[in-house]
Amino acid sequence: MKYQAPKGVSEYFPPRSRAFEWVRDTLITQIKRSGYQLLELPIFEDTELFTRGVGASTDVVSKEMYTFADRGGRSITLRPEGTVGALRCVIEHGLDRGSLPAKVWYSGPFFRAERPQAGRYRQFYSVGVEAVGSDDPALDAEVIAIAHAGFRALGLKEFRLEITSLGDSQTRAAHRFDLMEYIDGLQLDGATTARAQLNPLRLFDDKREEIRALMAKAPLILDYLSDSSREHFAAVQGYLRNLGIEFTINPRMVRGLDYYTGTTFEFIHDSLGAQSGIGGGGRYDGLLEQIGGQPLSGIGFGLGVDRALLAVEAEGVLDESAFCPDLFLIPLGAPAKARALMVSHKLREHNFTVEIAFGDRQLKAAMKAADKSGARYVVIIGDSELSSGRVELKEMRTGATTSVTLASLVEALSTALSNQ
RNA sequence: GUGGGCGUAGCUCAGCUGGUAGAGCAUUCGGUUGUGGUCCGAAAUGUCGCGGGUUCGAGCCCCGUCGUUCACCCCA
Repeated sequence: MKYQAPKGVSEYFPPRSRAFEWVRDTLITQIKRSGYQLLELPIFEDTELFTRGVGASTDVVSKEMYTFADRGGRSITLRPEGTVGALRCVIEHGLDRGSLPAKVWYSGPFFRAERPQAGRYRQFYSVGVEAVGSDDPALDAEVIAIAHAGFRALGLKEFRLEITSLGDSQTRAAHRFDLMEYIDGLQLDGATTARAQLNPLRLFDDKREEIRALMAKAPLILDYLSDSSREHFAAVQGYLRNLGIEFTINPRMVRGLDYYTGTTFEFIHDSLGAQSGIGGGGRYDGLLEQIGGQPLSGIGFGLGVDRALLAVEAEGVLDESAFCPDLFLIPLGAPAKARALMVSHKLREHNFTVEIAFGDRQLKAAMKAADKSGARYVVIIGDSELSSGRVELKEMRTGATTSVTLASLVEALSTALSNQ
């Protein structure tokens, strides 16, 4: 095999691509129901946008970006995440100067130069939302509820929601000071110390038991929340309870991007291996200003389409029949083929999904193809059907047939499908 | 970037202590006239990842390399 896809990319092809499409579109449908509007964004941006927005000290920026010089010598980076690009667009086109909050969504590929692993790809797909210009805790609850509704709409049951609050900048500074002091008192190896210096919160996320034990008594940011942050977080929790959305508070939650403040959340699915996060997000108080916008707060999330698909497959909740054609047409002979094309054209105008058997194959082979397509009904058109104007509408599951006229096929199929 | 597993037909894999490749599924055709699913029969498909080495002889042993996968790191 001479060519293959670049290392670690997720690509989708039949039959799995239809499940991928369904997962993505289902998530998007939930988002649109809350009035979020589409942002169709570039997948590359000026490198500086990410270094300033995401934070130069993050792993994502420091070692996982696909960065290159374009022909004009500009430093360009394939987007490793969606929020800063979306906010750049919001700011550039003044959406933050209209009615607030500005609510937008986007979807597409993202790129990180990581070592591939189960559920982790160098090109992966997300759908995300951003709501800019309101610090109402009800907005936090709505954003979380949208993601929750999306996963429920996929039929998922075995996922968890974890939330926490990272507080405001004063909260974070005070906590960081004490946390650093605590960590300084620990015996850590060089690499771990270096990680701690970059972002001390990272140690909360360490998978090694000995580190977990050492961190068990570390100061937690929730204990440092300012009054306003605590009230905000309490309000968010209250709204979520009212909505019947279950969650646990994880005071040790760590996000990989530096811009999060206040409410922060993650959706976790436990049957996906090491990469268990299927979505996450949070509030970002200084980010807009950081990349040249107004001092407005915002909140958003990113949902992993690849991982959501893996979760759907792990739970076995995919309904394959939803993707199958309504009707499979089998023409026998040249005149029948011409007629079949016309019939299929008309049926498709009435929103039916119709396939035709191509290639002059024998009836038996065509029937096998119809069976494999999963079509609910089959119609054979041959010389006798052309002369009589009547066809047998065959239901594949039961084998039952109904005699109908070719002219009334639209109505007959409509009736048959609605009776199921 | 670090570590482990694995690279044999389109897919999943078997292949003994080295003797020039096999199964199941999938594909196509057939089991007499225009009806699928089950069953039966047949056909087609491989530079055994690549390069080197050892050997009379390598899918199997050795070295290298690439790919892939899982985990660490990190995250969707």
